[in-house]
Amino acid sequence: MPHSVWNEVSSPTINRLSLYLQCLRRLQDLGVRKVSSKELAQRFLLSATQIRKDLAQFGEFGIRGVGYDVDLLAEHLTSLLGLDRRRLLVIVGIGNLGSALSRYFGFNHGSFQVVAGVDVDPKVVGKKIGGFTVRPSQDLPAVIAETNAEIGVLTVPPDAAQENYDLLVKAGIRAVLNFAPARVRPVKAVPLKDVDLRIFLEEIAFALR
Amino acid sequence: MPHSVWNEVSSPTINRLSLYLQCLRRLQDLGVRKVSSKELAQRFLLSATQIRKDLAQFGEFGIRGVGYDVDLLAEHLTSLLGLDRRRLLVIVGIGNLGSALSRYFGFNHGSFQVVAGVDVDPKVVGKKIGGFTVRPSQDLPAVIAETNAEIGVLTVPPDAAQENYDLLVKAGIRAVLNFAPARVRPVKAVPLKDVDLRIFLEEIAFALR
DNA sequence: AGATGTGAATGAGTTCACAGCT
DNA sequence: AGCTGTGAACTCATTCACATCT
Repeated sequence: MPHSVWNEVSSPTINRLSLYLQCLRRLQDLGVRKVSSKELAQRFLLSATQIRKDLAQFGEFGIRGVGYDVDLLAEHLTSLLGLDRRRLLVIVGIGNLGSALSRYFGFNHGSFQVVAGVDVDPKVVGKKIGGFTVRPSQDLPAVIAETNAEIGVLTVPPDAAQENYDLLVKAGIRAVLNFAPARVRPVKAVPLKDVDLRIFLEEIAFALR
Repeated sequence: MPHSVWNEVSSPTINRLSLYLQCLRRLQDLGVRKVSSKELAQRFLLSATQIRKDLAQFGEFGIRGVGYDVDLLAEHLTSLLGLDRRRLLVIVGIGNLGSALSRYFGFNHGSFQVVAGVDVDPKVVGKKIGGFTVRPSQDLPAVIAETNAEIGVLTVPPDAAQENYDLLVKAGIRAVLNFAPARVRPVKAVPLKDVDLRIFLEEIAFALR
């Protein structure tokens, strides 16, 4: 059987894999060593068939009649998601959100580490946040070159989003997570993921309407 | 023609409506008064047919042969999304993320306002953040009763998520936005939206794998 | 017996193509 | 002439049902 890892995997599927991994880690903490798709589903409000279908894209990780080995599956998912090696992040824009994310990220079982932050505001430059000192935006290329950061996190005002994405690309970043509430025109070689927090709030507001 | 507003609207559609509104506001700032679905799409990297399909669920807002009146459509979308009246928020858990969100939200053209925050940690209780003073978690029911907050924002550690959701429900909250990386079993009357920031990071990591 | 892995069926969401209005 | 609004076609995602393996 093929299971060619380049079937192109959809974004909802990847997100669910992350979720499964989260659940498995919870089970590990509880000392559970074996789990069936049904148990997983019931315990964490998931769909058993979907779990199996999602996993099936990448191989056969289970034992028929038994279920999955928790540790083994967690390990598989970790490597599958690319979480088995550390990713370094730069935060661009150290406002409220930027500084909060600097502290919040970096606790994902060691997969992510914020190694740098830049800002245009001279009042912010020089501030120490978590493990780094904020540097001026014009140093961005140097900062990326020095740290080998792979992922840029955009937490700048909307008008500055495109411009800073472009700067990140030019400086050799490999992927960007955009928290600015603005559409950014991406370059195909540098994946861009938009995360507009206001949109989540508005979805909730809609439900109350 | 029906256009019954209770066709049940999908989450991706609602999210796109938010996006359209964001784009229209940008056009308003630029003084643009008329726009076609094609122009909107090109300018903001959207799909023209999808814009029309999405809007069609709620009525006929455009003029054939001409396009849409920017102000009028923005107004329609605002009321459609329920952003024409102010929603009050309580933040549960004033850690890094909680305090950042307290400051970050509340700037959505005045639609949202954070009116309170609670935390279990006595070192945090009493701190002033933006427009409120942090109160102890046990006061949650009183806080909600006093402020009439409708939306609860969960920024507590994963183990505390379910428990705090339940407390919010019992205290009469109408909807919950959950930032804790944990699955919460929702009550059907109180909509729950999960926003796990780590999952976005992991999706990006996957792209680099 | 019991759970996985998977083709087939269903359902949701998007795009096409054009009729209908201004 | 040009753009909206929309049924029909299509693509993508989820669920069902069962053959397959331990």
